[in-house]
Amino acid sequence: MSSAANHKHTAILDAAYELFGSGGFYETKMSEVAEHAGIAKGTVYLYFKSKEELFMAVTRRDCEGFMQQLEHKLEDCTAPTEKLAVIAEHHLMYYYERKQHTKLFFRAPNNNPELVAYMALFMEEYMQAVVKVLLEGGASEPELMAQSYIGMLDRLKMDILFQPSFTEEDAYKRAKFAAALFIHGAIGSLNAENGY
Amino acid sequence: MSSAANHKHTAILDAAYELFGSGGFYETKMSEVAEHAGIAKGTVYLYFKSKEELFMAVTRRDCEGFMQQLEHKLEDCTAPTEKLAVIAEHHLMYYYERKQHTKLFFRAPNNNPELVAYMALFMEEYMQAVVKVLLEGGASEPELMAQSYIGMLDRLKMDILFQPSFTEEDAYKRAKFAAALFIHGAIGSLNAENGY
Amino acid sequence: MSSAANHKHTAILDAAYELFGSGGFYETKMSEVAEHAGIAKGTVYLYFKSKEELFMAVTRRDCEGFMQQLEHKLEDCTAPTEKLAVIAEHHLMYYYERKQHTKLFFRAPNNNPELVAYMALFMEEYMQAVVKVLLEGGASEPELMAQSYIGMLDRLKMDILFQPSFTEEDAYKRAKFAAALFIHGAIGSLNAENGY
Amino acid sequence: MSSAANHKHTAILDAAYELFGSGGFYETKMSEVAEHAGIAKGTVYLYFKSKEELFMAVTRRDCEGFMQQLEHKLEDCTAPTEKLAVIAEHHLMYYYERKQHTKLFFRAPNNNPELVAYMALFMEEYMQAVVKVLLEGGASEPELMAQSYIGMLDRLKMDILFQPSFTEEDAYKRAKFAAALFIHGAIGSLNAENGY
DNA sequence: AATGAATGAGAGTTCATTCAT
DNA sequence: GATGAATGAACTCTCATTCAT
Repeated sequence: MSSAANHKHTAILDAAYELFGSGGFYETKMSEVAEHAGIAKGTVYLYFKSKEELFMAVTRRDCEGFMQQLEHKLEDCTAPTEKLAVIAEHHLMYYYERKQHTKLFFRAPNNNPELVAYMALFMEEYMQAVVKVLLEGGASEPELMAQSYIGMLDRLKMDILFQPSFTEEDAYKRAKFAAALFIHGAIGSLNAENGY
Repeated sequence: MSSAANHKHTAILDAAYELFGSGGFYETKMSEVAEHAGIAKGTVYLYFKSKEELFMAVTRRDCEGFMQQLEHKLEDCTAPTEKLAVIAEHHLMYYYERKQHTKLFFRAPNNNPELVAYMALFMEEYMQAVVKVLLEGGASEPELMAQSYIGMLDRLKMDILFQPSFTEEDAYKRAKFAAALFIHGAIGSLNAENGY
Repeated sequence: MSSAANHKHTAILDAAYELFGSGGFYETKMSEVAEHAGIAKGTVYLYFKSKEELFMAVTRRDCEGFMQQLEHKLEDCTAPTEKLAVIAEHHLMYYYERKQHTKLFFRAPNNNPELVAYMALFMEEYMQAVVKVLLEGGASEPELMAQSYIGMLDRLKMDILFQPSFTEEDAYKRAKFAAALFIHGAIGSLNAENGY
Repeated sequence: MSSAANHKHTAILDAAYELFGSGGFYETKMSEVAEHAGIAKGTVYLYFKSKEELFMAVTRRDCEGFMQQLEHKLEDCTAPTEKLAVIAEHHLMYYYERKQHTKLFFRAPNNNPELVAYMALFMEEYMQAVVKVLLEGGASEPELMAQSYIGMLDRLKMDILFQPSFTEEDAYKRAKFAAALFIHGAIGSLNAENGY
């Protein structure tokens, strides 16, 4: 792929990421994507053979970026607890930085087996990265624990979507909170006298 | 509303729940809903003024059912830990029993402020129910803790979607796992010698 | 089918016959068909599920009309020679009367197996009708003879397409000519002294 | 035109003949023609200014080849009956040898006056070649007779298209059959006692 | 109240043609 | 001369919604 073609490929992915992310699959028109990318409608089809394939490509690039950045950050630390903190911060901050694009995962085309398969693969990969950290800590049931941790983080990130006032500060705070809660449990902050 | 009208209203909601749930908003046709409900296409519009409003009604009924059943179950127990266990079990089992309808929350119409507002309301309400339990236990930061717990449960339920082999047994197991993890934290099951 | 629906069905077929006939399959737009039929674009699809199916229906109706009229005319005569004359006249006049629609057979959608199969069926049926007449006359190789006769007629009709000045008179004359030529052969009118 | 250019011109015509012949005008893409010819899409337009003109050129070359071969074959014989036999054999064999390309004449672009005019011209030329033979035999109405003969041959060739099992043998047999039928008429093989 | 035939805006996609390189 | 990336007009078909019956 020539440099110009590569540039256009990227421009389309960027435009599609922007629009699919903020409007979802169904409410984004290919003509809008083209317009956003500064090219003609037909040109999009030179790079992606259908709307679904474009969505797949956008999703794949986003997920891969998420994983790569995470793995890179994990290389820099050693203690499992530290790693868990890094995971939490990465999860929260990644979405905080992309808060305009929260519909990418939400409003995907249904009934597209390839996409469903890819999403399952991504979830598995993410989970395994967490599992690996937990195994270093000697956890039993590491998969369920990993799922739980990811779930916590995912929910704590939700308010980014719903609260316009959500700040970067909030994101950091929640990341720390999640790591602490996950490690020590609610009992750490619950009043033991109340029956725990 | 007469009994006959009420019956039709319900039939439409049931059909729409079935179809929106399994196919998502965009891939469900109003004509299919009508057919499923055993009535004519135009009749749907006598009860719901648009596809979006129908979706809203379906969502609302489902969320209300979820909350009502939860509150009813919570009435029967007293200890906060027990209540947390009930919440976990309710969350997992509710979705297990409705595993054919997992797309209801996933593939909703975008850019519908009313729906977004309602979903936020539901999340708030669910969260407050958990908060109330946590406050009984004297938790600090009960809202973040509630969100975290719900997030754990939500992720642990995901495999219902992706693993056809997921059993009722699995659902129960995960509910117990989540409650324990939430209360005692990962440290309970992590090898303390590994640096925790 | 209600009378109104039946009327619309016919109106669409008529419009499609007109347009496919004069412009061919590819150069006829569904929107034009709708406009010609005095209805909305979407309505066409309530009666025919695709452009190809509409074309099939038009073709089928035309071919069936051709065959039915032919069989009806053949009932009225007994001698094989008379029947051959009737066939010739029917062939020429049928197309003369529909001279605006000559592209129906010519410019059909390619690669549509169903249409190809139907056309083969029609040709077979037409041929068999001629074969039947020839067998009454005791012909050997009746199928090749039938094909030949039909071919003669079909070519003699061509000028209807290309000569704007072609008259009804011409059509009758050619029908008679064809029948005579087919029965007696060229030798009847060729100068025997020239080597025949 | 340089030799290289001439070669490319021919390569395009060959590719177009192949594709128009097997797929028809509308279902053949210029990009396919280019690919088949082993050149770039844009290059086709250096040699033919539009798809229609390319189709015209293909048609013209095919028709001219048909006529030239025919005239050449006719030079070798003297008796009109022999010439008629040669014509029949040429017609059948020409299409038999090109049976993959039967859609060239069938699925031409509509509403192209130039093409329509050319086809009329070709038919006229072919007819006149037959007329010439018939006049040597002293025929009256030689034009209608020529048309009839050509029509017979054209129809007898049709099965090449529809019967995959059609053999070269069949083609020869039909050629002989057509010549005999044309000269002696059906009466030669019909049972005279049946009323002829 | 109930129907379902009719509507028509609007979507995704194709492909002949152009033109800067 | 040769290329092939880019264009954008034009197509078929869908489906939420309406309204005369």
